[in-house]
Amino acid sequence: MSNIREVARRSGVSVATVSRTLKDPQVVSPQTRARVLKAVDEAGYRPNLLARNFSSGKSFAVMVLVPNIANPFFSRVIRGIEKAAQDQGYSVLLGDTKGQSVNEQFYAGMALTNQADGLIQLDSSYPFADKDATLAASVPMVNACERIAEDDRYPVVELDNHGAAQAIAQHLLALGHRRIGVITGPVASPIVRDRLAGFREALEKRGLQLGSERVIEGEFTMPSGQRCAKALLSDTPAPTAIFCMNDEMAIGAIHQVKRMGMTVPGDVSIAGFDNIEFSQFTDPPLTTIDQPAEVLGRYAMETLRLMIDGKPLKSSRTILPFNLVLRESTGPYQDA
Amino acid sequence: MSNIREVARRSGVSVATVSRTLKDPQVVSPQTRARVLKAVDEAGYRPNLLARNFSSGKSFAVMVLVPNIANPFFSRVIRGIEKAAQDQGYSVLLGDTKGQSVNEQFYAGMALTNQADGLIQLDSSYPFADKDATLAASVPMVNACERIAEDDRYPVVELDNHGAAQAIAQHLLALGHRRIGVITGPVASPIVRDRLAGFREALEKRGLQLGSERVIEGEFTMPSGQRCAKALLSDTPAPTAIFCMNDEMAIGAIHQVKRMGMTVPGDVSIAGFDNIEFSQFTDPPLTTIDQPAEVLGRYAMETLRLMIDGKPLKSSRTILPFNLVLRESTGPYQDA
DNA sequence: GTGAAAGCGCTAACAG
DNA sequence: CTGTTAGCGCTTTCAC
Repeated sequence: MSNIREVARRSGVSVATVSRTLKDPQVVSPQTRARVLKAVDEAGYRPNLLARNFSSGKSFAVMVLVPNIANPFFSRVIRGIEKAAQDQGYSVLLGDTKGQSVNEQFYAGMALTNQADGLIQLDSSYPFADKDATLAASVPMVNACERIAEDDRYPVVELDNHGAAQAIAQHLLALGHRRIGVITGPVASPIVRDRLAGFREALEKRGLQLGSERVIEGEFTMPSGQRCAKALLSDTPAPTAIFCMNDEMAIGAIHQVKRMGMTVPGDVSIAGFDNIEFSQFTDPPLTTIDQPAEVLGRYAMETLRLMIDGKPLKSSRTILPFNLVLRESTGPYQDA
Repeated sequence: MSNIREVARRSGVSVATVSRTLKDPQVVSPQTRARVLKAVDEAGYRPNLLARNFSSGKSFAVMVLVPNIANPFFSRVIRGIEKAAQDQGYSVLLGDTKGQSVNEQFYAGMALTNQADGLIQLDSSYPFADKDATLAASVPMVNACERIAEDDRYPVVELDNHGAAQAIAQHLLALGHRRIGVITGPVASPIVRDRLAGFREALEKRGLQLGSERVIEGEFTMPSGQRCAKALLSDTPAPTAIFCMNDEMAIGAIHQVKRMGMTVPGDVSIAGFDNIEFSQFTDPPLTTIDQPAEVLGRYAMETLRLMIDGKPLKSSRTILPFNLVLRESTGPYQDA
């Protein structure tokens, strides 16, 4: 592995000049520049970025804490983060936490040992260990797609969850549905509460109550969607529409409806959230909320970059618009 | 940010002793150890791993090149990689290449600047730029789930693709199917060719030919599966079974069969490959090949680690067994 | 068992 | 425009 000294030797200049040639070429004379670049080429020299980063005190890496990398929605967010990171000369460290705080603490801790310059948290928990809290206070972090519960110290990039849930509710109401069930995500999550509030509000505007027997907590997984749908549909009278707070649960719910010998949307309308690619290929295709996932990721990364560089943020809360995607899993209320 | 000197000062020892206490505690006296650890605690000291890594000349990070992070099969592989990496004190840098060589070269290049100690390539292309080839020769790399075409310099961790495709063929043959179509992945991929060869071989053992009009090249995506199924089913006589080389394409194919007013498996049997979680929730649930994705990832990381440490490999080729998962998307041949 | 000191490869004052 | 030099924080001989 050749180093900067070797290049300096080969081109007969000092290491400082080599360094300058590489990072600020126009400050050295054309002749020197040519000579250095030639030597770089001949030596097969690549700067050791480990050394450069160490020298600058920064890793130029960000850690992304993702609760479940197998969730295609998060994949898209990560794509957005990665693209933005690449544009800014940063690399992306992946921390798949599976929602467990032991993993969060492990990965978040990497920012305390200078392995990452900042964190993007895609879950709703404070990722550091309590004992690290004071040290962690100086670590740049942004929350994306979620909000850390009861903690407004960190900037947030999120969807208009409240409005999106309202839109779903209005859509189902317009179709004539009155008995509507909801499969939420973990209620510890602020965005789950946002969505529930928006949904409830829309119903109440029409004079309808969302009874607690119609709200059931899932885990954002297909099996949990199936299980929750089963529970909701066992009630009498059963709901004629179910809003699921992500597409995976909606897929599980559709599966369950069919298993019970009913049809979607004939007997039960199902709506999802996220617009993952699979939602176009379910049978029937899923009515859902499209989230601008890549954009969420990009904004998160750009915001984090500002924090890392100590620049002021325009806003500590960025709320992106949703898009209601109407497909065939929702249909008019049918008199039983 | 406190450093090792600060801890040395606080505990009245030299920096060398602090360093030793942290990485090899039993070599310092108990009293000193206690004093140092106390000072570490009081100073809120965390070793700067950027410095440690620089000093040791290693990044303790591996770069994972993944063609499509939105593919849930790769998510599972990455999970396996990450878990193994964590166990070994390594971190995982993510490089979502989208199958484009410009991205591969960018991310692979990070190993040339000491930002990663090694590479795991999940695609079938040689990821370095041609001009970097000589430098790259010394970069540890392992191929997982795929093989770099015409390049046996790198160890491979893969499935028994040949056998798996044979098993699918035998299953379809046993159900009475004789006109069978295949939707492949990109034919540049060696594993696609392995699967095709295995499939063809199984047919030929029964005296059947796999005509080229029954083989069509997809892109491992749902839309391509749909498109290819449409093409295959427009032929007369149409195939009564289709083997898709991944689950996404199978999902697209099922979608298309239904669109054409036919049923699965009544009119057409569909089989997939990978056993992604969604394949349990399709309608009907998908017959497919289960790949031990996490294990593939773990082995890849463990193999890479051996290479990084300059240790000998037991084998340059690890082939893992598949598992045929029978569900309801395949059924007996029905006379038309 | 502990300390002094060199050095990892690069950057960035500071001189010239 | 270019060279000298002092670090960045840690590890690691080498002495004692």
